[in-house]
Order: sequence, then C-alpha cells, then structure tokens
Amino acid sequence: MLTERQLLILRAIIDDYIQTAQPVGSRTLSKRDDLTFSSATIRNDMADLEDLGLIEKPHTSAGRIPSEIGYRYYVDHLVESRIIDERETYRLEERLKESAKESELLIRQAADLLSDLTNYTTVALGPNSQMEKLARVDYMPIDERRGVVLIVTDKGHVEHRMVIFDSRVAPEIIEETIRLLNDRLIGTSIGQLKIRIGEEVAKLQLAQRQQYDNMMQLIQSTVGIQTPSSLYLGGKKNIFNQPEFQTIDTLRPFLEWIDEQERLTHWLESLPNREIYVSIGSENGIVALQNCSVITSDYTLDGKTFGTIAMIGPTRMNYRHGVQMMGQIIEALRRTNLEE
Amino acid sequence: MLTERQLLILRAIIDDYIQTAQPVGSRTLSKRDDLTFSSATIRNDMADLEDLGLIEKPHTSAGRIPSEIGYRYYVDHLVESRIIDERETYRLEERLKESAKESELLIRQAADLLSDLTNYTTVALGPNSQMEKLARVDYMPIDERRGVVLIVTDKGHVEHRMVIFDSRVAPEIIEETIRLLNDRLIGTSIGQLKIRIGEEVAKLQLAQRQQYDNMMQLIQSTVGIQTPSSLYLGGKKNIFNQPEFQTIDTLRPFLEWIDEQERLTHWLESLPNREIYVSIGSENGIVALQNCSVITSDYTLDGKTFGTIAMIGPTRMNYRHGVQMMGQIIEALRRTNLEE
DNA sequence: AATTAGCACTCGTCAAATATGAGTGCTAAT
DNA sequence: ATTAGCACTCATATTTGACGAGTGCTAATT
Repeated sequence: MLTERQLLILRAIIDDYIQTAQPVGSRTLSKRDDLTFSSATIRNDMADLEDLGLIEKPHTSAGRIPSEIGYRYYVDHLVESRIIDERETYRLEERLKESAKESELLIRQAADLLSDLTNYTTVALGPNSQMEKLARVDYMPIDERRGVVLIVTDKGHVEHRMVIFDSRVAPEIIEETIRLLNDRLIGTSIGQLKIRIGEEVAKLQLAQRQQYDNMMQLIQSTVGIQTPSSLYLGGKKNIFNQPEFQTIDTLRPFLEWIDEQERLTHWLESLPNREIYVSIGSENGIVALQNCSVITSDYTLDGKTFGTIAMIGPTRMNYRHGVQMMGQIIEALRRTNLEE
Repeated sequence: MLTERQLLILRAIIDDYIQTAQPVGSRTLSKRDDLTFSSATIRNDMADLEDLGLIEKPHTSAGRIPSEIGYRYYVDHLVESRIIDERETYRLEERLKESAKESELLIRQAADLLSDLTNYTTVALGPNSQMEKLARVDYMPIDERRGVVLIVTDKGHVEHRMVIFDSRVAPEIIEETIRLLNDRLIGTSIGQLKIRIGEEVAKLQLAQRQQYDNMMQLIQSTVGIQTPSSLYLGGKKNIFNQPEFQTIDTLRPFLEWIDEQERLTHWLESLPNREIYVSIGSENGIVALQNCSVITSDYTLDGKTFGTIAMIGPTRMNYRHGVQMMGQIIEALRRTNLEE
C-alpha cells in the first residue's frame, strides 16, 4: 500500500511529465509548492515507487517517468470520476445544435469539437446500420436495363445503389419483387437481410421462383448493401504537435494506421461497450498505438444508442482533462434532440 | 546552346540523381559507360551547365544536383514524348475492368494502379457533376413529414437527400411538383438547376404558385444538392519512402496539405485543362509542394471527358516513367467501356 | 584548340575525445 | 524518519582531427 506521500509524489511525477514530456527528477519535485520534502526523501520514495513498477527511469541519470502501470494507477485512483459542468455542457450542446439536423454532420461536429477541446486526434463512428431495421425498399427505373434501389431504415438512414440488369426485365416483375420485399422483410435488421431473403425465396413455389429468378440480381444488390458505418476523423493534424511523434519512426505507423479506414472501423466496433473507457499504452494491443492511450465511449443521440467515439493521444496524455471532455461531449450528445 | 556532350552530361546527372537522391560528381559520371570523357572534361562542362542555371551544387565539395530549370529542360527536351505500349495498356485495361462497372470504383482503381506503378501518391478527381445534366427526379415518402428526393444525371450519377417538411404536405402536391420538375428541367445542368427553378416558379400563375409554395422546401433541398466531386487518394503511404520526406519538417506540410480534401479538389479543378502536364517544384505555386513535382492529366472515360488525375512525387521524380505511366493509364481509361 | 592529368583547396561527415550537468543511490549526520 | 553530502553514472553537447569526395585551376598532352 502506498503512503500518503508516495501518492502525492506519484501524482506529481505524472502531472509534471504530462506537461513537459521530460523525465522528472527529485530536485524538480522538491521545488514544487505541494511537495515540502527534501529531494533525498523524494528519492527514497521514488525508489519504492520504482520497485512497485509504477515509475521507471529511461536511464541511470535521468529522472523518472510513469510506467503504464503507473498511469493505470493514476487513472483508477487519482483521477476524480467525471463531473458534469452544466454550463460547459450547455455550451457544447449549443455548438452542436448549430451544425446539424443531420446526424452525419453532428457526428463530425462532435469529433471536431472534442479534438479542438483536447488537442488530440478523435475518431467517431456513426451508428452501425447492420443493427438498423428495414423500413422500406423502393425502386426507380432509369432506363430499360438500369435503375436505382433505395432502402430506408427505421432510423431514417437512406442508401441507394444502382442495379444494372443483364437483360431487359419487365417492370411488373420488378414491382412485384419490390412489393414482396416490402411485405415480408420490413423490420428485418440490415445485417440479417441476406439470410432472410434466402428463406423467403426458398418458400416460394417452384413456378414462382423461376419467375423471380430474373430478379435475383436486384435482390442480391439490395442485400449486398453494406452500409459502411460512417467514420469521421477529427484533428488528425494534432499528432504533429506531440513531442513523442516528432520522428518518422513513431509518426509513420500512427499515420498509416489511422488512414486505414476499414481497420479503424472494425477496431471501434470491437471495443467493449461502455460509457467511458481508458486504455493505456500497449493495453490496446495495437502495435501502431503502442505509445498511445485511448479514451473511448459509446454515445447516444436523442436517447438512442448511436455509435462510438474515441480520442487518441500519446500515453502521456492528459487523462483528467480527456475523460472530463469526453464526458461533456457524450452528455451534450445525449441531450441533443435531432428532430426539433 | 548546349553541345552534344553537355546534353549527355545533363541527362546523366539527372538520371543519376533521380535514382540515388545524392549529388553526383564528375568522377562518378566519368565511370559511366555512356560517358567516355575524363572527369576533368566533365567538370568543365558542369561548370558551364551551372553557369546556365541547369544544375547547382549544395555546397563546394559536393557533386551537382539538377536545378528546377534543369528538370524543366530535361522534361521538355530529353524525355521522349510518350509512346503507348499496347500490351501494357491492354493489361491495365484488364485490371481496371475487373473492378468496376461503377465509375466511382473505377477511379479509385485507376488511382491505386497508378500509384502502385510509380510509387508516388496519386489524386483522382471524378466528374464535376455541376456539368452533368438532370435526367430524372423522383420522390419517395418515408412518413407524413419526411421523404427522400432522388436525382439522377445523364451520366448515371445518383444522389439522394432527405427532406423534412415543417408540416404535413399532401402527396398530390408532391407528386405534382415532381412531375413539374421532370417535365421542365430534364437536361438542365446541375449547376444551373437553382436558377432554372427560379425561372419556372416565376412563370407559374399566382394561384398555382401559392399551391406550390409548400413545395419550395422540397425544391430548395433538391437544388441544394451540391454533389461534391468525388476525390480519391491513392498510395498516400508512398511518401514515407521518399528520402526527401524523412524529416517532420518536410513531411508535415505535405501530409497536412494532402489531407485537406476541399482545397485539394479546388486545386485539381483549377488545373489547366490538358492531356499531360508536368509541373516542376515551385512551379505549382503551392508552398506545401515546394519540393514536389506534379504530373496531371485530364482523362476521359468511355469517350466522355470525365475528370482529372494527378501524380505527386518529389521534384527528383522519375519524370520519364511517370509521364509514361500516366499516359498508359489515361489511355486505358479512355478505352474502358462502362456499359458492357 | 580540345582534352586530360595533376594538384591544392574546400567543406561536409564521421568518430573519438572531452566536458557538462542532471540525476541517482548510499551513508552518515541531524 | 528525514536530510545533507558525496561519489558515481550516463545522456548530451562540444571540440577536434582525420577523411575523402569533389572542385577549379594550370600545365602538359594530343
């Protein structure tokens, strides 16, 4: 168990290091107003903290830097759980409102806001449309062989896809198919559409089935709609200001990773489903983010669960402020009402 | 006027420098098979070339590097005008065909292909839909107050936009409006849509106009569709492999610039309208691209003018190969038939 | 007259040598 | 239990000198 003084010292080391990005030594600490002990005393405690694995030294004659375990301890014990600052939240809410009836824009805005607030990079993922339910399908012909399939989900998300038939298809057949899709499939989640359509086709009489064979193409293309969850990156530039990313070797993996949209989406989708979650350094298991910490949170919009937002900074990130701001943003989003 | 030998030497310097990124000295050159003169002779010619501003030395005891004027001379006089390699073009055509009936995908593919071929970064801009013509408008209601407007252009481009009415609008009025739009506006270019709609509304009788007033919202939102030209970046990572971009100071401006989609689009749109155009170093006038050269070209798809594609590399880029590959790609695109 | 060999000179780069100083751990004094 | 004192460590910065690639000029050669 840590003594009162050791706690104080640990916190001081981390706070200092977060600010300066430089190893902090015993003398520097002893000069702080909140540490009244001599540098020797601090040195002794530092040795203990090091034995516990909470801090470490880059080399013999440098100061100490927090270890990942140290950050973890700091985040778990030393960061007060977030407090909603009503005025601030209200202000954020207003700034979000400005931009958007459209959820897409709102998410962008939220990501940008959060990255402005913290100077870290943010990634926001919109709703996973796999979970949304089919509300309506429609078809609009362009010419004899081409047309556009429109699908609308219960959340008001719309997607279109062009279909090109191999040969001319009678409009009645198309209409019939669309009617069929509408009759039987409304309420099906987008992710399950493919399976459900397979089932429906199997149910048809052989005769009918042949008639509809021509339409398989249309059906397939409707099914094939994999609405990619909308992904938005905010403040990518911020990374350039972080002292730990001033060399190509550290910068390159980060930038390459963050530019890989698909992987990024999968990653965000795979995150544990919770309110605010802090992952420190190598905890996230991603090589490119070895030296990064991530604060993630699911968010709701207008009451409904919506997506995930993440904030990525160096391991030496300002967790206190980061968690605080993340809390404010998701609270502001929760209160935002799209429909008004 | 340059002597035969000076030309040979200039070309050798540039070829060598393009490969090694190192200043090239007289002794290195004299060892080349195609240069049979002694290093002293070469030195004399180099001095002349330097007087002409075609090459320069980073410092007294380094070799010479090409100046921008030197590159310009090289590109204008020493790069043979492109030759279409039929077999290669055919191969590219095949690879393009694989991917895409959809023009969007095709452009991506082309950009990726070109960047694979050259190891430079490419930017491809799709058609500017402002120039496309309205082929069809349609409306699909979602519920009483919401619906989706679909517009299709003559080039098969489809866009949708959700509309939310302030109050319930009778379906007949909507239908009527859509019919009106279809009757009068087909063939209008997207860019002019707004003005043309204004004109049409002005023509209506007062009584009618009132009836349609409710619909102004719908019309406005249709008009507001500013299909952003689709932009695609290929091989952004390639920049990391260029020796001149191994420091943050050179890398950062480039990456920040290339990530600014809107500016990038404007830039591509503002480029002179030609087949293949090479801009060397500071010629492009963009600070972030001071040390870059750009090969740009408009391209056509299936015969119709379509968009612009650009290839960005260090000033020390392989112009010969770059121009060659750019030529192949736009030729392959020209031959690609979307409809099949 | 054009080319080349020869040589003194320049200057960036690399490596070793040296100095600097922040920081530590330990011991003895308080 | 705390602190002063001190020897020790080690990264960083600075200096120094050797090295060598490359140049420009001059004189010899073709």
